[in-house]
Formats: sequence, structure tokens, C-alpha cells
Amino acid sequence: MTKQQSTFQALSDPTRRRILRYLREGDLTAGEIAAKFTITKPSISHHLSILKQADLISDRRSGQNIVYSLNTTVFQDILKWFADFLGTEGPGGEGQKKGK
Amino acid sequence: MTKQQSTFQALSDPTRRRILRYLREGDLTAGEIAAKFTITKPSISHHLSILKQADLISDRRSGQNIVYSLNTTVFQDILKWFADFLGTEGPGGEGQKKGK
DNA sequence: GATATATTTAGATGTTTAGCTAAGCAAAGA
DNA sequence: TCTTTGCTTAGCTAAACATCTAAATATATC
Repeated sequence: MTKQQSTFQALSDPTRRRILRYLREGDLTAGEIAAKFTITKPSISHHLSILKQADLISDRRSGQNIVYSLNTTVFQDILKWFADFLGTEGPGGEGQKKGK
Repeated sequence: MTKQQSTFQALSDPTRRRILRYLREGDLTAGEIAAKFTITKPSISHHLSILKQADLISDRRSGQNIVYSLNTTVFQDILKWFADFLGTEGPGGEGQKKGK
């Protein structure tokens, strides 16, 4: 699965986008995040792992808790993808590198 | 289904993103698009209808053909969504309007 | 080390989705 | 108006996905 695929896939779910919005405000533990939703903790945990695989968030352990935080660099990449898209480049494949 | 949801959903499929890349080069008929893929025409037609519902493309009939073209304005909206995301706004809901 | 708390992993289930084939609809031309 | 061409709609299947409950793991505390 290409990097872009996993990113767009991750962003396609509303629950995951909502998690990202919360994390934009500041770091949160898995439990704190789960508390904001009505779905179960395991479900949230699953969403978190998808976001993590897509490199949109990262996690670190702090005692009993696992703290999640936003990876803004990947958002920058996506932003660039869209900007390039609206530019005047050739079609090419997913992993196109252009001028870089 | 919210507008953002349909947009992200539409972008989550690699075939659909590839269609968008082709259309970025210029307008194409449904047949011309389908010819670039190995999957069947009905499948492509289905993807086109999803992209259309998400307002990422538009279509018009030209004789026997149906011509598809990219709606760049929606891409601008998405670009803005990401830019806002990396900004310093409150979490709020999907359809947030901000300064507008 | 036993127990409590925080979170993840495993396994099951209902729903969504991408793909197919077959049938339908619309325009063009005989 | 019958046929051909271009494309979509309908109906199906298999795979993917979101969610749940139950069990497992890891850390902290007693």
C-alpha cells in the first residue's frame, strides 16, 4: 500500500478526522480520546492504530498511559500533494517525485 | 453525508485519484477514461459517479459521448481544509465556517 | 507477587465497497 | 424505425471495514 493510499484511507473516516482535530489542540491519552466518543475503547484503539500506520499521529508511553500526538509534517506532505495537483504537472504515478 | 465526508471518501480510492490525474491534463470522455484502465467500463462509470457526487468532476453530453472535466474549485476547498487544519483554530465540527 | 488500571489484540458480526455480468437508455446513422 | 455505439443502471459476489465482546499485555501500587 502506497503512502498516499494509507493517508487518504485514514482520512476517509469521520471518527479518525475527529480524533485528529482533538489532537490538534494538544496531546491526549488513548483514554482521554476514547472518552470523547460513544464507541468502545477497542474501536478507538483500532482507529488510532490506523492513524499511526498512516503516520498522521505518533504515540509514546507515559506510565500507564499512552499519549498520542499529531504529526504535522505528514499534513504538510498532503498539502503539497494538493498544491501539485492544482499545478501543471504530468499525470504519472502515485509516488511521483517531480523537481525535488 | 457531509460534503467533506464525500470528498475524502472519493479520494480514498486509487483508481479515482488516477482518474483525477488524467482529467487534470484535460477533458476526457467516459470511454477514453475507461480505455486507460483494465477494469470494466461499468466499474469506471461507477467511480465517475462517485467523483461526480463528491463534486470533484462534472460531466456534459457531447453527441454520443459524455465528457468529464475536473472541478478545481473543490480542490481549492480541500487545500483550505488542510491549511486551516495546520492553523490555530478550535476543533469544532466538520462543517466549520470560520472567518468567512 | 496479587490486584487494579490503561490500553491493545483476537475473534466474531453486520455493513460498506469495488468489481463483475447482463440489461437498459440515449444519440447517430442506415 | 432498426441497428450500432457509448455509457449507465441493476443486481450480484467477494473482500474490506467498523464495530462489538472477551481475553491478553503492560505498568503501577499494595
